Amino acid sequence: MKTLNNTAYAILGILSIAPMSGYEIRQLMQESTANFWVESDGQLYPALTKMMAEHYVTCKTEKSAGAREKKIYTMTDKGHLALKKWLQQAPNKNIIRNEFMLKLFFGANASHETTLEHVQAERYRAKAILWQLKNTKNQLEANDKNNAHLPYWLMSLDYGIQMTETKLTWCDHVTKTLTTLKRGD
Amino acid sequence: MKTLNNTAYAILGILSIAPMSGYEIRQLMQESTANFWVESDGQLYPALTKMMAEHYVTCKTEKSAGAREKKIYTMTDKGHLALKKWLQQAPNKNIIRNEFMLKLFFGANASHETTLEHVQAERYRAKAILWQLKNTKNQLEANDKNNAHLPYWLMSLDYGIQMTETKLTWCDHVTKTLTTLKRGD
DNA sequence: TCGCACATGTAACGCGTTACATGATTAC
DNA sequence: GTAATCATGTAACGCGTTACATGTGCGA
Repeated sequence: MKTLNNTAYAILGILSIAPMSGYEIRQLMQESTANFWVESDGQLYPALTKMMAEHYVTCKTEKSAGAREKKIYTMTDKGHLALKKWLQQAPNKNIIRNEFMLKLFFGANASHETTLEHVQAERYRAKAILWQLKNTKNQLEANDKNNAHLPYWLMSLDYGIQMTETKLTWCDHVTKTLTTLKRGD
Repeated sequence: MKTLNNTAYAILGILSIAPMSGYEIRQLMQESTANFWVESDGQLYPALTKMMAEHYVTCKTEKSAGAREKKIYTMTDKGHLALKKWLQQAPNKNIIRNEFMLKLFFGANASHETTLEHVQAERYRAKAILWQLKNTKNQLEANDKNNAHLPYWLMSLDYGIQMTETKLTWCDHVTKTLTTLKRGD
């Protein structure tokens, strides 16, 4: 197994913000990159072990008062170099598998009601995501004014916001179409 | 290994349009669902074998004049029922892994030029996809007027078109932001 | 005759999730 | 006391791609 896969680069990216533990890496990913990148425990912890063995990160075990032990990982120069090199490479075409879209595409085999329900659920999820993204944007703009990462974080957020708004509009449009189809039966 | 996974459902969905060979299934997926679903050879052919063994599809070997042998798969009633049941279930949350977005998010570790190049490449790809989607839409509206699948295909296409248009707008906006950042150095 | 599109398949490998396993601290 | 959160890890399983393997028919 290769050490430097996308999981490793995602971890290095997070550690470029600040040194932290595996648990904190997961938390931060869930708060920031969740809409385009997540890692599970089963990927994260073994990856950190391997990355330490190959000196992309170092590790210090910390024990604050009244808290259990934590392994704080810090990116090494070797790790930072690897991250930079990866960033320069053109991103691979990402594999998109969207089960919702697949079901919509084959919707002629189901009832209009079924498809409508799926669309409504998608709309509901989109609204929640949009709210969360806008919230994060406000917080960042208030608290991270001098953070070098800020412009990139805002660009990522705007991508999510604009995409989600478009999805909402599309959901409304599709809802109308499906309702018309239903009446036409 | 389970026979009825998402690959199987995607195949059943395609076979709900018409009976066809494995090769034709791949081709049709590349023309229609490519933007939200693809299968590779290594998934497709073994899946078809298993689906036939469990009677979700039947198979007839065909040999047209001046062409090599083809295995034409047809969905059985059992297959159609399985497809319908699957369509009724709420779609699973799909895992989105977007390497481009990940690189943008960590852009502070690279030069503005590098990120700009990635954005320009993304914009270029988006334009190509948009052109292809609009083309397909025109063709469908002209040739498949009486196809029961048409409304669902158009909804899927519109999703792609609107999302891609939003992406283009976002790319232009980000290009401006990155150019400004560059000047600010 | 050479390369491309058609056509079907297998094997190896790595990706990624889920469930399991453990145990501490904190708040109710 | 008990549930939630913090915290780290492993094992089993299925997903999915890539490379390999093979062969036909057609057009330049």
